[in-house]
Amino acid sequence: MFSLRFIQTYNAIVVTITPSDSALHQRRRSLTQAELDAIPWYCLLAPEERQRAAEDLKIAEASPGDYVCRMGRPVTYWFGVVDGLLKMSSDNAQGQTMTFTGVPPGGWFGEGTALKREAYRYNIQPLRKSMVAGLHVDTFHWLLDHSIAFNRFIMNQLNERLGQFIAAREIDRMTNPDIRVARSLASLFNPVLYPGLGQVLRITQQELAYLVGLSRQRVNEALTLLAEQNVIRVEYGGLRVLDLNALRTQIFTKS
DNA sequence: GCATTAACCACCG
DNA sequence: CGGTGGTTAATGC
Repeated sequence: MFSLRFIQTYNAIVVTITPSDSALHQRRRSLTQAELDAIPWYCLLAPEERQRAAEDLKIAEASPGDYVCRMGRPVTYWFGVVDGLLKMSSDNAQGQTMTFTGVPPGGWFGEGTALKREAYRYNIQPLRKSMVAGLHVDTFHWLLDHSIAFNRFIMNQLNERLGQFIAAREIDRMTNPDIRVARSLASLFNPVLYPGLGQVLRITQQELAYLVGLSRQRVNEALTLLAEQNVIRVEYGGLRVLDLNALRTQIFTKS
């Protein structure tokens, strides 16, 4: 388990290994230059800040069933998705899981928790095998103290996410599944939160169903409708957005 | 009526 | 071969 590994290394806390931990043999490692260059905030930093960030940044593979971070655990890292797809969710007292949003490649999250140095308030789990980068919370704060550009990035990110969550509330109050799928897709293609994603997103219809909270069959029906309207194109193992604005605003009706 | 689950099969990589 | 997509039938609210 990704988060446990980090805790073990940095705080020397002995953690009992649960069965799912053994499935994750991959070592965390430093990032390649190409991976560093793909990080949206990295290129904003001054040379000495870059160096410090690069020295601290680590990357590891996470699989479905693993927890990248877990509700209630103390914050250790600020996380970013290098490849794959994660979901943000929480569990209520009845044990039901509620999924809030997906995090596609290029997305960084947990800054709110990192800022306050408190416990994670959500679970983050991969929907498929994913590569997740982590910046230690101390380095995160060091960057906040030294780089105006980094502060601006974080501010921008928080602001954008606020808009995203308000949109998510709207989505939840929509009863129409076609619009729910459209709006959820639009938020995954947010160019501020997930830059460099392009027009294609690798996501299976099953994964999308988990995120939206519908059955795969109903998601498939909605995607077919959206494709008929030339708003998206359905591709094998993913989809391409043709008209992001329509996804965000349009009302779709069956013909 | 509408969405969900279960099941089936063709196709892709 | 396993995973994914498109479809249908039965079931439930």
